[in-house]
Amino acid sequence: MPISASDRSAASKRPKAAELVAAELRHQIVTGRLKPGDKLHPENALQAEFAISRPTMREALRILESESLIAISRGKHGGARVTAIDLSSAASQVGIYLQIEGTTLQDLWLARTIIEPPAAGLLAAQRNPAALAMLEANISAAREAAQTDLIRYADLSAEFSMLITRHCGNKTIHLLASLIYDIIRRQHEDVTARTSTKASVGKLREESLRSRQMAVDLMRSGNPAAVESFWRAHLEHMRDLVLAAYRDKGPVTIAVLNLPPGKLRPVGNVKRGNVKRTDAKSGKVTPRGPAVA
Amino acid sequence: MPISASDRSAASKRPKAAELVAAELRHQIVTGRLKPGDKLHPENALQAEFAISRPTMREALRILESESLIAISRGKHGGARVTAIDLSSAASQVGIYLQIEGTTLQDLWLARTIIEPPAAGLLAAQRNPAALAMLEANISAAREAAQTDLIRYADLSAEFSMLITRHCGNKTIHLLASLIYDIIRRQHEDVTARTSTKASVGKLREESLRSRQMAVDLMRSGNPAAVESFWRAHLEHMRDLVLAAYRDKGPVTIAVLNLPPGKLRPVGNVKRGNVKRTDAKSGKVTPRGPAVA
DNA sequence: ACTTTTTTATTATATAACCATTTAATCGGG
DNA sequence: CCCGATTAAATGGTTATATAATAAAAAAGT
Repeated sequence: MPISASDRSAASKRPKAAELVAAELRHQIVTGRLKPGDKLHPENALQAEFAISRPTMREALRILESESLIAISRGKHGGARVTAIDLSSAASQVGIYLQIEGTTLQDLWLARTIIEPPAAGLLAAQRNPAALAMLEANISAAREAAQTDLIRYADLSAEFSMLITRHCGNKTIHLLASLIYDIIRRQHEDVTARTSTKASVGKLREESLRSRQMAVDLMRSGNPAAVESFWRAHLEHMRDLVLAAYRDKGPVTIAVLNLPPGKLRPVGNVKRGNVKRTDAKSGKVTPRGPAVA
Repeated sequence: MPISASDRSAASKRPKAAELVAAELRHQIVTGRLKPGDKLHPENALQAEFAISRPTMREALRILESESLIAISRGKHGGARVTAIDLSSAASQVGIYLQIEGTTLQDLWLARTIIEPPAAGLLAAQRNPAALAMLEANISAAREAAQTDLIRYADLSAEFSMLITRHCGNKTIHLLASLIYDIIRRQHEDVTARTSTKASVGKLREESLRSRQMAVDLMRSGNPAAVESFWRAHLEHMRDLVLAAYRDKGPVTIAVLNLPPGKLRPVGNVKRGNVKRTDAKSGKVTPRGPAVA
């Protein structure tokens, strides 16, 4: 059950020029031949190097831009720059998949309670003093923010979990946890933007902070199994509380995609009026198939 | 520590037309307004609907195509069709990230041994007869293929793990496991394509098949904790064996990206030192920045 | 009548030439 | 010394035209 549909079969599909160019540049980026911050040649030069035309070159750049491998700016010394590595594109892709599959918030939280405790156990096993210090610092900052800046408190709470996975010693686990957490966070923002924030969660914050401190203490005492089970219990508790807030609405399917703000199709924006098709003689719109817009 | 670089700050970046159009179509796809198999209007019609020009429309289609949300074919009844949902794009993005981070095969396997056992435990907890039957059928087929078609045996072995996560009841876990497994598989193909296959792994296959049967038996007896720890031990054992084969080469950093075959740049590309621009009147060379090809 | 070949309409692929917009460096003048 | 207009260099976007591929329809051959 391979992931990709067109895996080994369906060869001989002539790859498109833009895809080829994008693949070549992508290869240079991931192999380190081009590093973050490096500036690519201007479009003119690139088209000459690859011997393709400008629209094709621009298609290739659009692809890489949509993967957030490059960022393009205009102006005199503008152009395409290789961006620092960034998970947003992967997170979007994963979110799209989960959304189409009708995944629920419950499902995401269950996955989190499966992944994060072993990471905490790994972290406890290594007893990295630097990592523990960062966790302590995070708790202190969060304790302070809990009474002044609740947005900052939420960010710090999120960062606490990310600190655990980041320093657990396994990059893959950290990546997967980040993907899950990013989607949970987006969903949470999306929901809280439309509903009034519930009060009387002050106790909850205190309880959560105590649990975090307890987890760090356990880590310092160096008992990975205890840390793992304690953190699992904590996460399951938090999960139940969070999901209870959504209970009345039933299973919440995630929705990660929000349309960019820029208004699309203010149609008659440019003077050229109704875009006349160059080849078709009828001005009709070809109403075949499901409507697309 | 949010995932995306440009998270809340850096607003007011004028989005490009192609991105907007792509976002609109993407939204229609993920919200089910356009379903897999649906045909989009031809380019002509789409540009008219969005009131943009052909190159811009094509940039938008390229973006969606690179996300494998649509597939474009030529010919009389060609055009863009919405594709069945597919994880290959997400897996590529994740692979790119891990590759840039210098992730090792060891790292991937450790993550697998963390995620898969809890999934086996979940599966045992529900005692879904249909799922158990599929696992049994897979074992039978693999036992047969082990003596006739080793490639098929490998595929079936991979599918066994995917069956576990697919039916464990959690879509997110299945997704994450699929991502890991896809990257491991690609890396394995990449390596085995260049090294001679080691013999005397017949015993290994037998042992692995016995373990799978044992796992299914445990699932049927309905002891999630036992299933989880048994499967963890099995995976750790297999992991050590697989990694031992790579031992001599030290930590293996993954490399997921292989260039598409189509020959690119059959022109005098290599003299990239002096790239002459097509429109600028000066024959100057733009020596700035790191070379790009 | 049925199969094979040819034609044709439709569609995407790609190129060329053009203008508009944005941005930073440069050059004057107060 | 600073500030503003100018200019150069880059991307953003459009129109127009030509080419290649492909499926369906038409024609031809048995």
